[in-house]
Amino acid sequence: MGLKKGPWTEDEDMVLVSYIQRYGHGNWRALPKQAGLLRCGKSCRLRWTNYLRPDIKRGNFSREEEDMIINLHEMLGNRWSAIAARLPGRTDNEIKNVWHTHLKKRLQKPADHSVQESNSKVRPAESKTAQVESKSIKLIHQNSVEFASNPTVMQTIPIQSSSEDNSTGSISSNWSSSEISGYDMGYLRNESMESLSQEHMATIDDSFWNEAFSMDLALVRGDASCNFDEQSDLNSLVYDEDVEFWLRTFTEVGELHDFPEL
DNA sequence: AAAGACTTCAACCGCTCTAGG
DNA sequence: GCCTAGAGCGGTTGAAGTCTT
Repeated sequence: MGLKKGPWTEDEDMVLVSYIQRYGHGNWRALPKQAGLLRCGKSCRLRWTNYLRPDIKRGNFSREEEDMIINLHEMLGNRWSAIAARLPGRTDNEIKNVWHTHLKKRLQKPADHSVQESNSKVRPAESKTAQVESKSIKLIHQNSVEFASNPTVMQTIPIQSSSEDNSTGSISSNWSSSEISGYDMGYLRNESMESLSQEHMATIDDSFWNEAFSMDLALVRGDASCNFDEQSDLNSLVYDEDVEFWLRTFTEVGELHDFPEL
C-alpha cells in the first residue's frame, strides 16, 4: 500500500544503514516505518542482508571460492544458505547467482580439461565408475563399506558384522579427503539414498546430515589429507579423524556394527 | 551507430518454518 | 493442538549493462 519497489537509492541505503547502526534490527516489519522508509520490512531485511551488511565481501569470486561452491553444491544441493554459511562474507543470493551464471556453465563445458577432472571427482553419477559407485552404496546396506571408484590399487577392508556374513568392502588407496568428502557425501545423499532400505532411511534424519556437513571446512577444500598406505595391511592403515568420523557414521547408519581392526 | 540478443544480479514472490500466545 | 506473525529460504523476474550482428 503505497510502498516503493524496485532498486534501492543511495539515500534509502543511507537511511537504512544509519537506522540499523543506531537501533539495530529487532523487528523488520516495524523498521521501515520507524526509519521513515517507504519499503516493506522484508525488502529492508533483504537489502541489509544481501548488500549493506558490513561483513559482506564484494567483488568477484576467487577460483578457490568457486571450487568450494561446486563441491558444496554437490554435497548440499540447492541449499544456498547452507553453502553461504561456509563462505564467509558471501550471501546465499550471490552464490545462487554465481552458480546459475558461471559455475553451472563451467561444469557443462566438455573442452575444459580441468573442469572435467574436477567433475569426475564430484559428480559420480556421470563418471565412468558410476556403476561401481552405485553398487557400493548397496554394499553399505549389506553390512559392508566400499569407497570404490578409483581405478588405482584398491585395498580391502573386511567389515565385521553382527551376523555371520562377513562382507568385504574396499577403500581406494589414493583418495584425498576432498574426494572422499565431495564424492561420497554427495552420492550418499543425492544419488543413492533410494538404495538404502526403508528401515535404514528412517534412521537418517536432517540432524545427521547437518552434523555430517558441518565437518571441518578444510576437508571440503581438500586441505586435509587422508591417504592410505598401499603397503600396509589393515592394522597399519593410516587415517585421520575425519575418515574415522565417516566410518563411524556408516557404522551407525548402515548397521556396520563396528570396525574392530580400526 | 543502431538494434536486437544475451548476460548479470539485485530485488521480489511465495512458500515453509518456528516461536509465542 | 491450533492460529498467527515474523523470519528465512529457494525460485523467478526484470532492469541495466554488455556483446554481437
